Amino acid sequence: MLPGDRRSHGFAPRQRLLSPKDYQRVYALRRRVSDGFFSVNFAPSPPGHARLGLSVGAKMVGNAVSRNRVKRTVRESFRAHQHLLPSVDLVVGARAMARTAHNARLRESLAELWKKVATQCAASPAQ
RNA sequence: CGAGCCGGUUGGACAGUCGCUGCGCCGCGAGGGGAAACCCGGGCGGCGGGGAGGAAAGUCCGGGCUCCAGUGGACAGGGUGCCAGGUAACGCCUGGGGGGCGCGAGCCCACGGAAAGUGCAACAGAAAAUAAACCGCCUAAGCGUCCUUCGGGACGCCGGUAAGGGUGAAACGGUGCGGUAAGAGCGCACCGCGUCGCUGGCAACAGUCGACGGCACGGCAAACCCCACCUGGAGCAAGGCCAAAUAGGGAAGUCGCGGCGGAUCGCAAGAUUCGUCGCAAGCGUGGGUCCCGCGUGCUUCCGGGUAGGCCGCUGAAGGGUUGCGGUGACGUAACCCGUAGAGGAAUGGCUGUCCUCGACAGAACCCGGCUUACAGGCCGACUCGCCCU
Repeated sequence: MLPGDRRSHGFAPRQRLLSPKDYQRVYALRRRVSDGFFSVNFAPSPPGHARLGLSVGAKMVGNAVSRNRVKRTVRESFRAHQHLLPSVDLVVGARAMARTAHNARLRESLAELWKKVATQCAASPAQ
């Protein structure tokens, strides 16, 4: 079973970025799309399917309840859109505006960002 | 009914749908073990049931647990500080005492020692602690100046005085009477205070009690300090187990390894040997040979240990009901329930319906407290005021 079809709406541990090395690898490529709520760094994924990492700091987003809310929203959106994404590792960083925005607004923002990532990867010979 | 006060409790509901997680059961199954039967089984799928808080928070105390240290103690350092009880323990809780606030229900208080010593007190004020004379009051013996109706008078110095004024957070008991030059516990009465006794109380402490003392002993100990009691250190990234790859350590074995070609033996696989090429690290007494030692390479094993994995990890000094003991905290017996265990970190997203439109806020080894944050809702006890009966 490929993670891309049957489990296209799940979110398993293999779809998470786990180690600091992975994060550094993604940041090192310096490919990024962003808006006022999030910045998304991305890099080709060695395992061959999309993976997600989160960077939600207390400095930007506030207390634990607020950080949990943002992280859950990002994961949920990734889960729903992963079938549209190429094989990339993504690191989503939350910005200060995300703290006060409604979930619906965050979801709109993330959907746009996923599209940008997909089109940039399709256009890029590096992928 | 209004106002208040104390305690407890709750912390949107329901449905559909898509996810996450660990548990149980079932199925598939990479692979592993075994002679076999069969067993184990990463992972994947399905079903079922569980899945944040009263503060999960601050990390301020107390304990459990773990490792380290430690004969016993003493000191230092730290903590606590009215008394008694509760508790595993506490800086917590309960009851009591004392002081303060409130009409009251109630609330608040680091509440041991200032006659062991050292020290501090801004500004103001004369003076801030072996008291003190700024204004004032008194005095006229002495000295000085002035006035004089020659009797004396006024002022200053000297002297007496803490009753009055003024300053201050605080000024060395209060009121009254006597007393005095004016005053003063100087004397007296009452109040207050201290010491001793008696009585009540386990005690803190209290007393309409008695005797003695004219009254001394101002404040600050969240200043040093003294006294009494408590106290080893670090923390789940504690700590324990399994354990790759690479490098390094130890032990044993081996001294060349590989390619090509030839010869001998053999049915063959292959073995022995010679030549040559490539790689290699050889050294010890000048050379050769043998032995030995060191070293290199290779093989096997061992221990430490990294990544990684597993355990610790949730049954808790657990909760509820009832009975009994206790003023109470709490204890105890029976019965019932047994309640998240993640690990870059789950406990959620979306849609719809409803209402009183939803606060503060997210477990990270576990408990007991304290403190702080918080929209509201509900229950109970009590107090004050008004009205009705």
